[in-house]
Amino acid sequence: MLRCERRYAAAVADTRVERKERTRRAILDAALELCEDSSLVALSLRQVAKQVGIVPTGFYRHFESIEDLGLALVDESFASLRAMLRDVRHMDRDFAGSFSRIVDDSVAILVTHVHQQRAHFSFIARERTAGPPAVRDAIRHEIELARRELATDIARLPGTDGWSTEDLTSLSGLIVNAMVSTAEDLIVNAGRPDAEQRIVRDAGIQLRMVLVGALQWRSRP
Amino acid sequence: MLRCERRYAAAVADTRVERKERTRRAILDAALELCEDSSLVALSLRQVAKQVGIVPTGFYRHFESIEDLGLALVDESFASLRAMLRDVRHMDRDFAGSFSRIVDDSVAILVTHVHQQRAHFSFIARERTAGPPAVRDAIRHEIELARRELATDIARLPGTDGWSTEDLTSLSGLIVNAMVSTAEDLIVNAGRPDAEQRIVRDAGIQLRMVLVGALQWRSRP
DNA sequence: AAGTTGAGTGAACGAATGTTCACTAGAACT
DNA sequence: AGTTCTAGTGAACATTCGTTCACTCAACTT
Repeated sequence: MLRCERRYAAAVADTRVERKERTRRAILDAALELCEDSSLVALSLRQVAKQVGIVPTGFYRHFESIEDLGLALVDESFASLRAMLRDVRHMDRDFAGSFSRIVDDSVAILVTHVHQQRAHFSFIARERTAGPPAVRDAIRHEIELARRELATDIARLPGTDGWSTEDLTSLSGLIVNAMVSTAEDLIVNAGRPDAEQRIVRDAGIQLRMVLVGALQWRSRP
Repeated sequence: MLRCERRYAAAVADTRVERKERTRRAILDAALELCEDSSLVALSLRQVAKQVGIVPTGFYRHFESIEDLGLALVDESFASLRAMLRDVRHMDRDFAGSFSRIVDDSVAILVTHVHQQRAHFSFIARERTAGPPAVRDAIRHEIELARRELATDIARLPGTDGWSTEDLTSLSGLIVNAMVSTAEDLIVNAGRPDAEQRIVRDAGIQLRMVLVGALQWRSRP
């Protein structure tokens, strides 16, 4: 029965590499879905295989362990996150006028991306603290990169001339924290428009407050 | 062999309720330690029993499931967190003078408590996103309580007269986020004094920046 | 002193786990 | 057309898992 389904899939994508890529994707998607209500460390190779519709041993043709699969999911998830940051950055250039407008638009972009790639953002938030050690480290490293990137973005803005690098990374840490926390809230309250409205307003206030503090900031030695 | 150790323990604490409480504690400690490098959802009843030195079935005399144990650990961990908040609150009353002093002392208290109760703070940070659903919900609820409590504290401070409740909870959310994130950083980099110094400085800057923003803040309708 | 209670025991179970190995069948290459 | 390669198969393995049940024996109650 399952075999039949696969035969059909093969008919759609003839070439061998295409078929392999197809089941690889299916494994990644299955893992992403299955670990959503627990964690990677509680995910079994056999569960994934069953969900995909292959025999357990077939898993090894694509990944050598669950941890290996996890690292692939980290790459994928941070591709989504970087896509979001890119959107925010491009938006900033367009309306460099009103601060309030920038904040609202940034939050809106966050909401959109979290909705579109909920599984990826949920994966990052969860495995950042609970994943296998190698996965945790990979995620922490990626977040650190994003934070530094944001810091250099901020350094280019007017009014941050006298700032120390410490101040810059602290501010970007503050913003990244607020964003991560907002994303977590959005995920937990997915499908509840009233809660979402509250979260969005909250995120906007937080971001504005931080920016007000930053505009008044003067570095101390 | 293990039996001998237990006999000795029994000699120290004679009464039956004392003995029960003693192994209950041992179970809680063992669980706290074992799930530190994975998660509650990946923790097995038998691992815990082995670590404690009892037979697997003995577990059921104290908890009816791992999830039940998890809820007990939530209570315990948030007792530690509330103890910390109490310290911070009492400190504030003593030196109501310098803002910088308040910030530095608050961060110092955070560092002390995270060191003393590392396992508890680590547990909260980890299971908040990765634990069994019931545990996740319990933790989110407790954090929400702490956030509201902080909001009423802030409302009593001078300069927040015209603030809306939304502004108050947003600000306390900002502070709680910064504290949670700082605690996570401290835990990950435990035993590395150089990293710790950086984290403490960072947390101080973030808190000061947020407070500068808050002092300049005026509520909008 | 006799009887009750309950924390911990130990065997047993059915199910699920990761990993091995030899295999099949069909796409890809010569 | 014949050969190679490889994604997926299926049986088998040794562990580990949660849970059951009847049990012991020492601390309690009476």
